[in-house]
Amino acid sequence: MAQKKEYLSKNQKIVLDIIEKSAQPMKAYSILFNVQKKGLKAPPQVYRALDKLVEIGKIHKIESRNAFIACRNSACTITNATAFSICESCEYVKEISSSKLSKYLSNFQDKEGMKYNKYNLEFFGICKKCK
Amino acid sequence: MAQKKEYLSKNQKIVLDIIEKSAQPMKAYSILFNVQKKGLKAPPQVYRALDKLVEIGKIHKIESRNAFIACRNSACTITNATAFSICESCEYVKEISSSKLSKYLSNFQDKEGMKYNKYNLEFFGICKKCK
DNA sequence: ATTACATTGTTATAATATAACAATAACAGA
DNA sequence: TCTGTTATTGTTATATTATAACAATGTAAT
Repeated sequence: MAQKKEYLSKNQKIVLDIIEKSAQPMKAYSILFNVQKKGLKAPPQVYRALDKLVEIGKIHKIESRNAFIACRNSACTITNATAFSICESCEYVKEISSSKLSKYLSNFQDKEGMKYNKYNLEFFGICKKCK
Repeated sequence: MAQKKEYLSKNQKIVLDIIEKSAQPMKAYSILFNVQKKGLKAPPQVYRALDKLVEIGKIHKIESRNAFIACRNSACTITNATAFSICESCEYVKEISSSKLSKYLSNFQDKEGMKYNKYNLEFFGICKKCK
């Protein structure tokens, strides 16, 4: 994980830093606001870094929320098989790392027998605290 | 399915019609363009209809694409447990209706034993035609 | 007819994301 | 070192997606 970071560019590091410091998903423009003191002034600078970080699996996009969260899954070599639980009340998001689940989904075949090694799964519910 | 439609409002019917006629997901502003001849001139009219149609399960949102597709799953009483396959080359989208998969996911428990009856799963790959 | 409520129409604007292009940095091979 | 190549950055403008706010209209039960 640490060694991967060596290869990041300046802007990518800045953006990753701010996301990793946040326990919860961050929106692109919130990230932008937070990194303006570091010299990243315009959306493309942030979006480029986000794109790259998603690509290499350092962060994930929560599609239903248009937000980005750091990958905490140390075993997350598979950057393209993601699962999250989202609380619909407090918006708390947690990455699910279940090898059983990922195996099941990676091996899933549709009716035509097609397999997919890439997927994104978002579970919704009410978390313990909100219950 | 047909009886549900009786309860739709005028705008909801118009929007649903155009989406059902499309084999593939439609973007909100493409829908807007298509329904302008029917009198729906402004985004809120379309988004309101979309919200309602998603809520009652007549359509689904493809989150990773910001697009909307008609539900073809006749057994789709569970409007909040959705799975799709998406071709990353031609963007062809297909709803997956596998009772095995939906059972598996509906019964899935995370580490804290929490269950989720609502989820959205998007599989990515290259479809047969594009291979 | 009156109340209550959902739906509609409308304007404006917020929030999310990308195109396009010039400038600079990083780096491998001659 | 030079030089061509590629990645990264900075910048402006704009495209795309979505909602706030409020007035007007329709609908249906009492």
